[in-house]
Formats: sequence, structure tokens, C-alpha cells
Amino acid sequence: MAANEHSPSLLYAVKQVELAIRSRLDDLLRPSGITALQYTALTVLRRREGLTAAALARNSFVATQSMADLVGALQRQGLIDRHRDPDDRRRMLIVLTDAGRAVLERHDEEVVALEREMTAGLASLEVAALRTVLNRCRENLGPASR
Amino acid sequence: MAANEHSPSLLYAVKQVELAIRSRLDDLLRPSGITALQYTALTVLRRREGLTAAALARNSFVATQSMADLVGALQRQGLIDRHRDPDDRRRMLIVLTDAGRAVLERHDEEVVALEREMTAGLASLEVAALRTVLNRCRENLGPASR
DNA sequence: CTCATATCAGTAGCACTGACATAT
DNA sequence: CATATGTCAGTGATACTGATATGA
Repeated sequence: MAANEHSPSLLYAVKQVELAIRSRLDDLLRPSGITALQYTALTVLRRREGLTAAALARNSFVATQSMADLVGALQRQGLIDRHRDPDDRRRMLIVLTDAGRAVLERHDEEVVALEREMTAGLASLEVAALRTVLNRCRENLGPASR
Repeated sequence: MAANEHSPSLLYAVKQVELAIRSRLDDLLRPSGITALQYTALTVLRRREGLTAAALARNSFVATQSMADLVGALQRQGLIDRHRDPDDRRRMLIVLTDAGRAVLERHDEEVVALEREMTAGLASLEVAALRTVLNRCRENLGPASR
């Protein structure tokens, strides 16, 4: 089992898991016609409605224009709606539509099952520790969180 | 601090860390004119020379054509070379060039520093556990590893 | 004036499908 | 024959830069 031969780097391990997740998520989501990235954005909006594209962009470490493309795709598909913020008329607040909520709910069980598959064989304490440590890593690496 | 209100999912936590890493890596690598993904492929090739594009693709859960594009970019930049495998004349074995090795070495310290920044405040036991658990998650999720 | 938000235009890298040739 | 590898062509998503308009 070849130990630590060249310190394959935690950064690489994170990327590998992300690639595996994305591949599996894209398969799950194909019937709904959305990508893993679009699905992820929808789950963020379910938890925190009324965000702007700029806030989502900061949260994801990408340029506002990149997020604008993604948000535009979700809007064209009728999964989100946007309304101008009366308190700050620059902002376009994003809310899920019923269709958007339906897409999320359609995949809830599959996604939970995928996460369970990923953590198979791990003690629940290990899973909890993983969550905590990942959140810490994320906080250590960036501003972004608003 | 709002506990587990909707189980924000480990899948999401992994994605967030990956986005943060990619953003920081792209900044580090910009002077060398390569992307985080290209850099990652180079590090894999440093550890295991003589891989094929198809093997790299399996390892990254992507289609062989996607990896062919990436490999083509690295070759056009002179960072890798390919030679036909005499034992299986379908295969094109990939090796790093001196220039490719130089690019990797140019960023070694920065990347180690980035990883250290990411794990700041974590005990070394926690970091070791993170590495182990991530590798387990990756194994749980896919075939791919050859 | 400065900053944040949104948008328009253009470009590059990433990733897919389908088709095809070649070697095992 | 079936399978694996590599390649060509075309398409769609992702992500960037630079410029512009507008509102706080």
C-alpha cells in the first residue's frame, strides 16, 4: 500500500473527490437537464433565498460574470426568478420557482444516497469530523462567505 | 451558528474547498501560463511517468477526449512529450520534458504553503485523518484508479 | 468621486457526444 | 468478433478579461 511516497497532497485528494462527485452528480441530474454546478447553485438558493448573483459569485470564488452566465441558464430554464431589490435598486434578488423547487426535491433522496455511498465504512464521528475540517479549510482559504 | 438545519451536505463542503483551492492555484500559476487542472495533471505525471491520456482520463472521471484536449495543450506548450509504446502500439506514453519539470519545481514551495494555509489551526493528526478519509471517499465513489 | 451590481462582447479552456481508424 | 486507444468534428458549459451603465 505504498505510504506517502511523494506526499500526494491534500489539494490533490480534494480535487479527486470533487471529480468523482461531479461525475456521479452529472449522471443523476442528466434527466433533469441541469449540470452539477447548476444543481449546487439551486441548493444554495434553497437555503438562502434572496441572494444576488454577485453574492453567489463571491461564495464560489468566481467572477460575477461567470455566475451571471449560470444564473441566466437557470432563469431561461424557469428554475429561478429575479426581482429588483426595492431597498437597493442595483440588486436583482434571486428566488426559486416552484419548478426549481421541484427539481431539487426530485433528486433529494438520490443525493443523500450518493453521500452515504461516499462515506461508506466511515464511523459517524469520522463523518462529522470531515464536515468540520472541510469547513475549516474553506474558511482558511478565502474571504467569501457573505 | 445554526446547526445542521438542512444538512448542507458533505458534497457541498468538498465542492466549496475545491473552488477555493482552484481560485488560489490559478492565481499562483498564472505567471507560468497554465491552469490548475493542467498543473494537477503534471503532478500526476511526475509521480507516475509513462501514463497514457486514456489512463489519466479514467483517473479523473472524464471522457478520453477531454483529457486529450488537456494533454494536447501541455504538449503544445512543450511541457510533456509522447512516444508510442512498443509493447502496445495503440498507446502513446506521456513523459514530462525538462521544461515541464521546471514548471512544477517553480511552484513547489508555493503549493506546499497553500496547503499549509488551508490546514492552519488543525492538529497534524486531524490533517492525517483528513487525507485518509478523503482517499476512502474517492475509493468509495468510483472505479478509476489504474 | 468611489464602490457595488448588473450587463454586453469577446476569448479560452473544459467536457460532452458521435464517428472513425488502428491495434490487441 | 469485441475491446482499447487515439483522433477528428461539433456543441454546450464554464470562466476569464475589458468596457459600460446605473445606483448607493
